[in-house]
Amino acid sequence: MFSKQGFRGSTMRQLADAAGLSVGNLYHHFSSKEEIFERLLAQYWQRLLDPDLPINKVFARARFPDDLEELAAATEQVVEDNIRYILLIYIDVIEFRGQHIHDFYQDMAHRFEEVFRQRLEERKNRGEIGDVDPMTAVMVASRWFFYFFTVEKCFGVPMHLGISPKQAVDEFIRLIRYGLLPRSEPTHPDDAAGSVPVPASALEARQEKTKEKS
Amino acid sequence: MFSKQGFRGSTMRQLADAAGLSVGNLYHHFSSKEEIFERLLAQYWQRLLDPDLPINKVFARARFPDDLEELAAATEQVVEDNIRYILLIYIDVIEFRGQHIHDFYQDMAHRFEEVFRQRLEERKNRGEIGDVDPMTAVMVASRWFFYFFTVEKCFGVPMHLGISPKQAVDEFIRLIRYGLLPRSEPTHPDDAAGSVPVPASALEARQEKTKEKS
DNA sequence: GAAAACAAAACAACCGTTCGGTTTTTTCTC
DNA sequence: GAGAAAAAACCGAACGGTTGTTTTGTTTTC
Repeated sequence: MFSKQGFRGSTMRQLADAAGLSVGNLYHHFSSKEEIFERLLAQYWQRLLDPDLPINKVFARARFPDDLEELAAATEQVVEDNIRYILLIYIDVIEFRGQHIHDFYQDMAHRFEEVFRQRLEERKNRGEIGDVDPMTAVMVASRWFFYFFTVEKCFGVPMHLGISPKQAVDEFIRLIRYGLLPRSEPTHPDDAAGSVPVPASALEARQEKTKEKS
Repeated sequence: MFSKQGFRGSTMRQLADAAGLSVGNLYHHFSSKEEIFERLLAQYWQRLLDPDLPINKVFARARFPDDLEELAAATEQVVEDNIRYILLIYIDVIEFRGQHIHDFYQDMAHRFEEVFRQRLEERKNRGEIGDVDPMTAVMVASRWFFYFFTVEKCFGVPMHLGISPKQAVDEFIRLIRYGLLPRSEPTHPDDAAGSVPVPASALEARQEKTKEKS
């Protein structure tokens, strides 16, 4: 109810009705309306920290960036399964000035450190990673997946980049793996297009879509 | 007031007081509370579409991905200058199910198409861009900058990636330009670190920070 | 002198919370 | 294991205050 009407937009009477309780009884279980909200946020936290959650298994394996596809899929599922909880975050930002979520964001960077720092430094030293900071990369990628699916599924704006989620995710993964700049020397201008294992399929698909519209 | 208390959390009496008007007069100028909200969103739209806005000049030049630093700086300024307007977006998501922002998100992809498609295709054909779709890349980069600064400045969670905004932006730019995977063949493990023009400065800075804490 | 701008009171509905009381469940005693 | 006592669960009315909006009227502007 909060996720659909906001905190102040939801009334104790509505909450009581939806729960099949009386208002008086609701106050027997919760000391105030705000406590209900806080308990819901706490529930969400607990869900996110569950070690059995697929996304946490992906993190625990720390195979980044090899398992970016798995990370994307696991993130999509987390967002899908927690649409209403995720919206509480934005309620907190708006109606409580983000006071409830502040700690979580602070913790996030630390937890990424613990899980990924050592492993990624090893890979970097082994020359398996280029001239970028892999710690930033893993946070950027994780957060991007999360935000992308949040806009798609929670904000009610599917296809907000103009392409399918699968296409967007695939292109994003390719982007952060290989980068925008060409890997081979920019040689003969005509040669570049067909010389790569994966041609610009996304580009072509987009062209067709544009043509249909015009 | 909406951006700090939400829509339903702000009352017509508060709005009237803040505006130095009476409630009756406020209803003379606006037919309802929701119309005030809609007008504010419309104001924000208009601001964003102003051709003189630095970010729109960056877009108009369409130099992506050469001008990523300018894009980041211009985006930071847009967010900084529109903190309260941006929060209205999230109010719309929560309290109006995103009905007011839906159209804008739809338009966004189209506008990117118009500005960037031709130019980026040319560059791609000239071999100046690698095996990724530059159209997706420009949208990913733009949206990432915007979201990053929104969390930093609007959600009240500065340094939410554990590093300074400048560091985060620089690393992100390097990431999408060069990609995570090494550009030269993964040769002698010890050789890789020092063989590049820009050493892993961000990585080292982060290490120091971690040491301080422990 | 008409139109726009403004103000204050009034309206009906609703808000979060409390209170007095009843019903159900649990716990303890024998 | 029956029965009393304590605890927890539950209900609906009531309280004081606030809500968005309307009404009625006055003042200012053109």
